[in-house]
Amino acid sequence: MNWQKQLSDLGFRVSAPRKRVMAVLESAQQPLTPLELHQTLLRDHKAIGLASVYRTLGLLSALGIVEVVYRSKGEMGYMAAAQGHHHHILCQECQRAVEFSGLEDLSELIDHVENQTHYQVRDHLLQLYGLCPECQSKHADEKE
Amino acid sequence: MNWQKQLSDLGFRVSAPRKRVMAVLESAQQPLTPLELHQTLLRDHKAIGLASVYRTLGLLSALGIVEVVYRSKGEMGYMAAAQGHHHHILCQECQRAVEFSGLEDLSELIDHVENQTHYQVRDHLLQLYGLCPECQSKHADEKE
DNA sequence: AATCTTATTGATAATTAATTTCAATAAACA
DNA sequence: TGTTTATTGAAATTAATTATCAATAAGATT
Ligand SMILES: [Mn+2]
Ligand SMILES: [Mn+2]
Ligand SMILES: [Zn+2]
Ligand SMILES: [Zn+2]
Repeated sequence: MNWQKQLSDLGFRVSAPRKRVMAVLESAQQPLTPLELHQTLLRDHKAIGLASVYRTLGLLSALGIVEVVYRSKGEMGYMAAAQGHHHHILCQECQRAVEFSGLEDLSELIDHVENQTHYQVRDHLLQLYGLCPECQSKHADEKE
Repeated sequence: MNWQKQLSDLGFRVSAPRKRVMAVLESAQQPLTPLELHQTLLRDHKAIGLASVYRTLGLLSALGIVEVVYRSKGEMGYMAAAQGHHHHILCQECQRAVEFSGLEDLSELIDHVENQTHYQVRDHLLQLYGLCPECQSKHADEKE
């Protein structure tokens, strides 16, 4: 189900500002902060009110249509949410982020931690950081 | 090596405000925001300037003496850093957090993701969320 | 297609969080 | 005990987020 149908089925309107926010997120290669998203729309002559950027991100992330990704120094960025259980890996050099799938990913670890701590695990936050293929090449070049 | 020696070896001073910040973090059961930490010091008649709270957390986290933990709704809290490679599990009810050790924790997953995405993994962020033993009991009580 | 209803928007104000500035203070050391 | 200077506290500044409210437009109803 696409996000527009999802919105309207829940009684929310598919407004022009919401379309613009989703258009940016769907073509972005990296998580964007609300301010960056707003700047992008300005630059593309698709400006909307800054308050609407915050409102839209708030609504769409509450519905799971967009999701929060923590960037290297702790800033929260937003990305269009991919399908199914997944996590993100971010490039520390160019900030480009891609998803990787993860269903059975942590089950052993979780069992171990539940026994060790006696906490009951209900959710998790997992992100990987490193270098994307392109930035690996650049690093190799510099060392020649 | 304790944090005071670590600081002075690097030429930083072991000041009263820094001692107060560490005293709070070392006795806290949960990650605290800068504002919460400042409030705590106020309540205990150990007040220091708010700017000093920010400055101290900035310095000590840059040195690895304190560390950032993401709380449930995305706020960043600070905790005294434990020794060695570890992660945290947080209670979604009472916010209490404990460490669990993790050295070999993600090696398989990381191999898999490196092959799948061609990213080179250099770091990771992992936190678990759930219910601490005490809050599990309370939940069980309510359902009787 | 015109009209109605009301969710949503944009502009601005208000709030909250974080950083900067700088004279006064107090750690560390001789 | 005196000297040096990193650090502090208070206030000002900047940045980020939220609230307010009249104007607008999305979607439903004729
Ligand atoms: Mn997972
Ligand atoms: Mn680990
Ligand atoms: Zn890259
Ligand atoms: Zn608990």
